[in-house]
Amino acid sequence: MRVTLRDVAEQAGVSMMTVSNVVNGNHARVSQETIGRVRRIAAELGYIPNASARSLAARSSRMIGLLIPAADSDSLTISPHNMAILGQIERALRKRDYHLLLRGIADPEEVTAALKSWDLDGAILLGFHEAELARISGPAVDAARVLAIDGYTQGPLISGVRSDDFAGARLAADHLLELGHRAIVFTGPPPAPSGVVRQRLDGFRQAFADHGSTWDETLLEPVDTNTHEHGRRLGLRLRADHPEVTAVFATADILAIGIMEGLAESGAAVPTDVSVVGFDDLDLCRYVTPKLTTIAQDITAKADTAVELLLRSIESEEHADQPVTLDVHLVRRDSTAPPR
Amino acid sequence: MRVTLRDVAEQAGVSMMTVSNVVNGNHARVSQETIGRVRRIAAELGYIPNASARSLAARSSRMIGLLIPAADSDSLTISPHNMAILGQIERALRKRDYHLLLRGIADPEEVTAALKSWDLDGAILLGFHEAELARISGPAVDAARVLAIDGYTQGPLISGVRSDDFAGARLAADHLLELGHRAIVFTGPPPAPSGVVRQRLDGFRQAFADHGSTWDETLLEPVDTNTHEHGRRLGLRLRADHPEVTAVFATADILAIGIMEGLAESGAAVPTDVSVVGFDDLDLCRYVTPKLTTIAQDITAKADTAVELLLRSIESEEHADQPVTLDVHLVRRDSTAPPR
DNA sequence: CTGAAAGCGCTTACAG
DNA sequence: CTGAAAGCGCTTACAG
Repeated sequence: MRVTLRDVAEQAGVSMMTVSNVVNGNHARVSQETIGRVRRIAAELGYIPNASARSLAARSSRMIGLLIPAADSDSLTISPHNMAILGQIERALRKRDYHLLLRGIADPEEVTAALKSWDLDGAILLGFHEAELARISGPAVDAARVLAIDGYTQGPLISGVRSDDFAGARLAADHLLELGHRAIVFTGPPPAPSGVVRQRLDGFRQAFADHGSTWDETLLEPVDTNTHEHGRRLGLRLRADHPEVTAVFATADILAIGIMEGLAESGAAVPTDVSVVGFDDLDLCRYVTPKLTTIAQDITAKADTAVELLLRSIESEEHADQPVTLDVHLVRRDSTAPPR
Repeated sequence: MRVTLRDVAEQAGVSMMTVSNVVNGNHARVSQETIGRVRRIAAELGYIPNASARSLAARSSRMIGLLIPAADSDSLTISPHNMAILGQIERALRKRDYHLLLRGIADPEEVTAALKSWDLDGAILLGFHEAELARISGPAVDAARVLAIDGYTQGPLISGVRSDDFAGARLAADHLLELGHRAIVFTGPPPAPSGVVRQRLDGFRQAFADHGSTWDETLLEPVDTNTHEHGRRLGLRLRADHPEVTAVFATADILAIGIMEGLAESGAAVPTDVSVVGFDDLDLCRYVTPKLTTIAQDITAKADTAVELLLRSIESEEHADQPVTLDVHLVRRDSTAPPR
């Protein structure tokens, strides 16, 4: 049947504890000869440690939860950008011999439940809005074990990893201003008092200040969510609502691509009539026509840094409460040009 | 600290077993009054069952592994199509109160290790090639607990869920033949003796037979993998290598979209000079120009069926060894037209 | 309808 | 360098 620690111990003629030490690499306490013998016998018997028993006894599972919003306990909503991060996180955890529990979260309470129920060593929050993060970082959540990606929530409860959203939007606006644009729409989800969109809006305004001008606040066009369809609808009505506008900055590539489609449907040419800049640098940017100018985020760094910070916090018991901000850069493609 | 079954039992003045029965819904064995009292106290105390202890004692974890190929233990490779399935699988499992362990697999042996180590109730294999599946379905894997998506491997070891690949390719070819095309390239990963690509190639040929003609086998253009870049390279050389060709069927949308880009770069117009048909019906198909004609797979059904089959097999202990094949349909968009 | 006891497969102090 | 014992928090026969 199942091969247990006891079986290996009996075969090797040592105690279970010694086998445990060998298996877990606590070699300081075991002689070389014993290590070799135990290892050989464990391999012969096909011994595979039982993670449940380990978790129970050690009160630690070597498992990390990747928690993702799931509206009304129904469907997981993962953007292409977050999908890419997910893949990288799995890889980073696997490299370090951790396992990943993927779980959709409908209610903030489920975060605590997931942590406790599975003895999770920690959790990464991916894709939550600022307001949700604020609700999650309540007293029940152990800060040292929970990390939010793209979070700006204040307070000591959750450390975070995010791209330099302020600088990214500033780069985008600067690029358009340099090309000669002045009437530029900013579009994305409604900016909260803090959070990703707020940062980008602030960086966007800063670029105007850098150029000695001021952004016309009436050119803020909030959308419900960053989807292709919302972008398309905005693109369709853009020239009617804002005849003076010559450029658009969208907080997500998928939104920008929808806008390009809406503009095309309404008879406007990109970039001749309207320039468009996105954010993320999805592969998709190179598949559409014209290819989308955008702000590139370093997905690999985001995932790796998140995992590294979290595991360091877990393994050293010291909480790195300094959030990490990653560099971004402008990728110039074919969706931007001087206004005519 | 942690609230355990024992705490609830003491507070309620009943045995641990009774609490266990209440918590697990074995109500046949407990009086209504006791159920109510235990439930109330459990809620008051904030009792959350420990999954590790449960797994250990019950030898079942209510956890399912989602296993995905990870080349050389380095990076997870998930196609957009499989990403969408992943999200749906998580949702389906969560609805049924199962948890999901996401794990990249570099070596077939890791499948067994994952199952044993975490007492997984079962596993779903997503994104593996036929050859890999054959290696995985060795004697060590308990068939009733492992299900392969898009698998055609013979034998009783793994049951599967897939789209009707034969019919899909036949629909694609039929569509092109109806339009008047005769010289049609088939491209995708090299067809194995069995598997998804083989099915599609056979269906593709069948359409020609249906039309009383025969496909020119020299128009098979294998690519290493279904990527945009491989498609682009094929598109670039297509008209030079096959001047007579007026249409292409690709086994994946992403490949088809790359082909369209390569064709455009080489100066050919789609669909005027060359028609292109893809497979999958990714959202992406509607974002590119021209919009891609393709064969639509039902992603939700694929994920839901996979979960349902697997859980039925687990919970009833009866192995549904009849693989399930899901319907597909043609989605006509702008990348196909009659040859000129 | 309810309970006492054994046990799932590990790790953790404590001793030597 | 090695071991015996207790315990992690649950479930599973077995009894009554």
